[in-house]
Amino acid sequence: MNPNFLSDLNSAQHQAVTFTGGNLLVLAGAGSGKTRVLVHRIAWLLSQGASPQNILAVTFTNKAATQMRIRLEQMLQFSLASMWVGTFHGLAHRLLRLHWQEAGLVQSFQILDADDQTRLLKRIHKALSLDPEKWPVKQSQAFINGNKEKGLRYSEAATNGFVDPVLIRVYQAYENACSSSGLVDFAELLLRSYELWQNNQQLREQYQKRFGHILVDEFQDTNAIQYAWIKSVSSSDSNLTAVGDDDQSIYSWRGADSNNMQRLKSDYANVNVVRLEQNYRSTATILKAANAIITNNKSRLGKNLWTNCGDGDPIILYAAFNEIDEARYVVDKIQLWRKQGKALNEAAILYRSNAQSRVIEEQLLRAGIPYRVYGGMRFFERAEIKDVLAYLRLLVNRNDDAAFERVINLPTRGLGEAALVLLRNHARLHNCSLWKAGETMVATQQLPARATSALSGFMSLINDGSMQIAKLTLAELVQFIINLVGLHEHYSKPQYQEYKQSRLENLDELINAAGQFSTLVSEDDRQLLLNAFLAHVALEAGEHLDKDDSNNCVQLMTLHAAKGLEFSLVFLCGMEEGLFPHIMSMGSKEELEEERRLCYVGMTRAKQKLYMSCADSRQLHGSTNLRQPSRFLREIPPELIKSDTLINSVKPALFEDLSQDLSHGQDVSQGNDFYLGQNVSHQEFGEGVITSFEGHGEHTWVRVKFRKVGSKLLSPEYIRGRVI
DNA sequence: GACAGTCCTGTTTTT
DNA sequence: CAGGACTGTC
Repeated sequence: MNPNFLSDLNSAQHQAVTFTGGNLLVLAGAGSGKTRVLVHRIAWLLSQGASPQNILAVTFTNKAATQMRIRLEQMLQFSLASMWVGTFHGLAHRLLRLHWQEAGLVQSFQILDADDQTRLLKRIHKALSLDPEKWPVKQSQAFINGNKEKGLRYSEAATNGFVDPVLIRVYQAYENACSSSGLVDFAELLLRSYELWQNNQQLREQYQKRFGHILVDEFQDTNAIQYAWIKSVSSSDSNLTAVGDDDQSIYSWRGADSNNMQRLKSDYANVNVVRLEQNYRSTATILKAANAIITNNKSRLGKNLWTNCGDGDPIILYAAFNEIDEARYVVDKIQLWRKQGKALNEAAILYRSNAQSRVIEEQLLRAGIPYRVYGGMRFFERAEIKDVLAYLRLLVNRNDDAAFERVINLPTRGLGEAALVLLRNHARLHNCSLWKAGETMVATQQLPARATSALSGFMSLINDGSMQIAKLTLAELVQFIINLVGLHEHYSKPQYQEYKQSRLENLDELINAAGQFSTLVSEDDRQLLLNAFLAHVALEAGEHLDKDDSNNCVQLMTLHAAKGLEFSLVFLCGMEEGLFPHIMSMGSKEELEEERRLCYVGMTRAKQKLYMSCADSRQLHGSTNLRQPSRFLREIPPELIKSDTLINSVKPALFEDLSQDLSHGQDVSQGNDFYLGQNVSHQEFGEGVITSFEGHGEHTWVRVKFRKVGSKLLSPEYIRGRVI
């Protein structure tokens, strides 16, 4: 290692990296070199004699964990294999695989992802005959996950305040189903491994002793169970380093509690605090604007981010006429950026919700600009992929009812709802899995003749497959299953024609992924390798397709997904009331403050140029509606903003506060672009004002309220704009 | 039992 | 607009 690796740190960073007094809380503002401090600190600890296996480094996302690994590998010469670096969920899973017996699990336990969980709960609701109107599955799901995140089992869930007994019953039934199927959901990974430590003093002490240095990234995002998990592996001799920024806490809807940062001070002895307040990322203008916004939040620890960078360009605001116009504007600016010879992957388009990406994608496609969308439907969440994975899960564990239900009739083999009802009843009666129920019912001929033969065919298919595990490589096994089951034929059926191509490609990609995975994991036991692969795909649902990461693509993602990243050029789209802040998060002060933090996170991703845009009207859920610009826009000091828009006459109040400073850009209403509230004239009907747009694209109609003849719906070609 | 067609409703962020 | 629930036909 370069002995001078500390020389490029500022004094606060240096202090954090080389701290020796026990526990440390690093308050690290956006762009203040947080990851750098963590990585350097680990390197420094190793240089001071700590062994890699003494270190536990926890991050929140897979992306951050990978990043940390890569940076460490660059700095150090030796292997990191014995160092525990990963996400909370990944590490908890690792622990449970090592101690499955003590944790009361079966060795072949599998991870239940959110989608599997929904399906399972749906079945449970049905079994309990719950009226879906009165008892939505989503509610149960939130209830169960919320309680697990607080560390509460169903027996404890009722203890604080009134809880409807129905929810407790669902929770209980769900727990039973999971444990009899050998399934563990995301929250369960943490809760179960926490309980493992709590109930097993010897094991706990073993790990406490091992992990002399515990480092936690994004500490503001920890929830109760994650906090307890960390606490339980900490001893009085451990050294905890927690890094976080309360202004970037954006996951409270998932149980995260940034108060955990303060809680440290009372739960741990002698917590030293280091503040990183120098920002190395953004221009002063961007930073000032972001600071101005976040200052409106009441509940914050408070800090003062500053920078040495120059002012840079003003933030550019564009009020589009609709979402298509907004997308076109963004694409125009990206083309300009490209013409200047700048890298496309330094440009990011950020939005509040995934649904917003489609319109932008269309415009990028039309302009021939390569792009990459993060999030949305991920690779391992695709139906055809999950189908194959369900087969693999059954090979590993016949009692996996969730997998069983998924593929019992895929491709259709005459085992529909009626047969399943019989199986489920038998399974419930005898308290066994669907597979076992099937075995019994086939043997004792308790099913109609047709179903019996279909079911025994299905079961021998699975049995045949599982004999191959030891013989084939992982990739060969996946291929084998696809062939055995006849998935190519299945997806080639006429009703799937539309997606056939991409589905078959995805199946090939899965074979590919399986092959790659085997080369990455050193596991000789094929059974364990398959287990590891299944866990891998559940925990990292698809960012693995990063093979073209070096590609020069524009990056599209939600604001949440952008946390921790930085780009030279950033677009924040859909800055509208109801969209951002989101309508579902406008109900309380707390939610609104979280939206504001999200805005802060988004803005501070930008290094040089920041564009923010909103639309006058937007098509949402099938209908077009009028929008108001986001309150966040008004919280930015006007002198930091330049408008690229002709001021909209119908909504002068929008930019009231900014108006003196808005430079009147070029008229964007030239050509066919009209805007709401525009004064127009018509040969026959006279003068009027545009009140709405209907339809979209080439088929946009304009509703005009005429002074004399009232409201009319017209094709835009018959009206003329009059610039006032 | 399978499947196609119709009606209806609910809209966020993710390990 | 899309996905899910429900209905009717083969």
